[in-house]
Amino acid sequence: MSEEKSLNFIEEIIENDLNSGKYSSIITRFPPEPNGYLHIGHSKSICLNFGLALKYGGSTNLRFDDTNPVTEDTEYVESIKDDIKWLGFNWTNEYYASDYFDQLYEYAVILINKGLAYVDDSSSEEIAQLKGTPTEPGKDSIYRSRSIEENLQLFNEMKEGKFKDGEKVLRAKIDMAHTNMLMRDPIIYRIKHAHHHRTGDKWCIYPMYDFAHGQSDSIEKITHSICTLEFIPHRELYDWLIEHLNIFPSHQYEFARLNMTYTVMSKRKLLQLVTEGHVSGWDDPRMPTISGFRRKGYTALSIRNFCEKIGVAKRENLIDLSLLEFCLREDLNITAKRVMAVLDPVKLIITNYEENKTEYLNSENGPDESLGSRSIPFSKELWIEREDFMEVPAKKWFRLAPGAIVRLKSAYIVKCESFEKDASGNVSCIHCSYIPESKSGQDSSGITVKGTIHWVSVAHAETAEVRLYDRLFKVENPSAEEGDFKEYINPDSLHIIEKAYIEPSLKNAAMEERFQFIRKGYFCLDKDSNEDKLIFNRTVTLKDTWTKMKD
RNA sequence: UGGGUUAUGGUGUAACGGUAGCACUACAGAUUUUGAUUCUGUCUGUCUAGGUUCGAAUCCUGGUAACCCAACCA
Repeated sequence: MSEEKSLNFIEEIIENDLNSGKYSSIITRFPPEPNGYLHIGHSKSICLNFGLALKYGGSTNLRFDDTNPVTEDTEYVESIKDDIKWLGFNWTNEYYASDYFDQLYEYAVILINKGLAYVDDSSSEEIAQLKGTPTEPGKDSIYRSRSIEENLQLFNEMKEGKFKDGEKVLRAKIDMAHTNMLMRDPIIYRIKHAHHHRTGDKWCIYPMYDFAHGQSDSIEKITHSICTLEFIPHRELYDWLIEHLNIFPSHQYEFARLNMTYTVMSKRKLLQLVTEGHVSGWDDPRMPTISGFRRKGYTALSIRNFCEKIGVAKRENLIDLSLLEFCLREDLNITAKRVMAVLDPVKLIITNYEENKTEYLNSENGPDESLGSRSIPFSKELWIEREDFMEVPAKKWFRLAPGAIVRLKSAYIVKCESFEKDASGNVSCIHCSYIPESKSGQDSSGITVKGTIHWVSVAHAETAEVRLYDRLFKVENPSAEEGDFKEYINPDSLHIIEKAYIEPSLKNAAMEERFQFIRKGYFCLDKDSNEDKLIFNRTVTLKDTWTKMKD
């Protein structure tokens, strides 16, 4: 018997609804507002909504919640669709709240006719004033008692553009003393003489979120409308509107949004990072956006697995970035092609190796045989990593040092005979002798070494720019710190290596390929690359127990 | 000082009155032509005080803490 995976609370609700016959199938929706790029937090919602429909044989709509024309744009619509597809999900229908503007207007008229909505001429300050506070009840507006006829006429005039922005609003007539602030006669329509990215200039009044979302769910017959915790207080209004409009009863359920260490997740903050130039754009590889992770080299599978592992519950959480990185490495480890690249080079000369000779050595592309193998040029002069040589070796040092032996990956065992330093005291060249019988794959030397290092032949090396990324913030939870979150930006989150030496096979790297630069981490080509210049992003480092040991 | 939501190892998440489990992290060891991977093991937990019960993370009562709600944002 396989172990039964426990259900999260939403799955339990759905199974109950299905078993009780309340629904025969489910419909979910993913409802982004097109006013920014999707981030890793959205991927939790996407995986949940699409995943549920997949699991229970239902369908999922993509619905853009585009009720505020001043913040929204088609650029965002396109990026959102692109990111969802990249994540691996397909929506059943593509809808827009703006598709329902006519219907929503009719709903508002119904409410007015029932005496459940009125036009208020108060300013926003006055409305706020009369709203009261969480501990004090609000007071009725003097416009609250307008007749149905007058409300009908005024609302129509609002639609006709007779008034300026802010002059009037339409409010639901509920209860100004309600303990839930959202039920104190919420505004449901406001005037905005603004161009909408889809409806153009057809409308100058736009429904508020609360008057659009639930009804849109209802129109689409969404069975389970899943959103984040901060919408809990809205549920009462959501249900109130559905009840008084007497429309299909969609139900709202709330789960805790994803928070992750060393980053921020609010669109407002992410927008700030972009507009103030702290990052190069929404898809900067340091951003927690889906496009940022994607550009950095993350795989869709790793993000989906991550969303699966973090679970769904109602309590506030702060997930360790290391769990995401674990999911990433788990995937990349089996799919990434192993190659060699030297990021911080120092020259190694094999004193007893023939001048001008080139040997082509076979090297496996990865631990899994299906990845195949390739041949790599080897010659007398090689680039190796500067950090792989220590003039005075540390305790338990496995790598190169005066007199020490080490294997050159897929090649020979070498012994360090001497080294040179330049005028400023830096090691400039290392002289080694090699052991011809130790050739990789046909080693008859009988020598065992503790360390294996990577290398690139000087004469055959190609060059590339390599971009190394570190966490964007210095602290685990920048939003919870004192003062402005931007004070906690990590000043060293980007390190550019102008000229790294890479093995020649990398010259043919493709955009979608993933590589492991042996011992250095996982890398992929950046979109800034061109034929003359290769640029690699470090997706994530390898786990490194050695540097930890030293501390 | 109102209403709502939530409290399980360092971090997440299970256990639905009957052995507190799983994953990540951390640490230790084995293997390794990547100090990676893989494998083995270890550490750490039911917010608190009472109560009900043969038995409580779970039920009851009282505290405490965190988060959300007073945009013509979503």
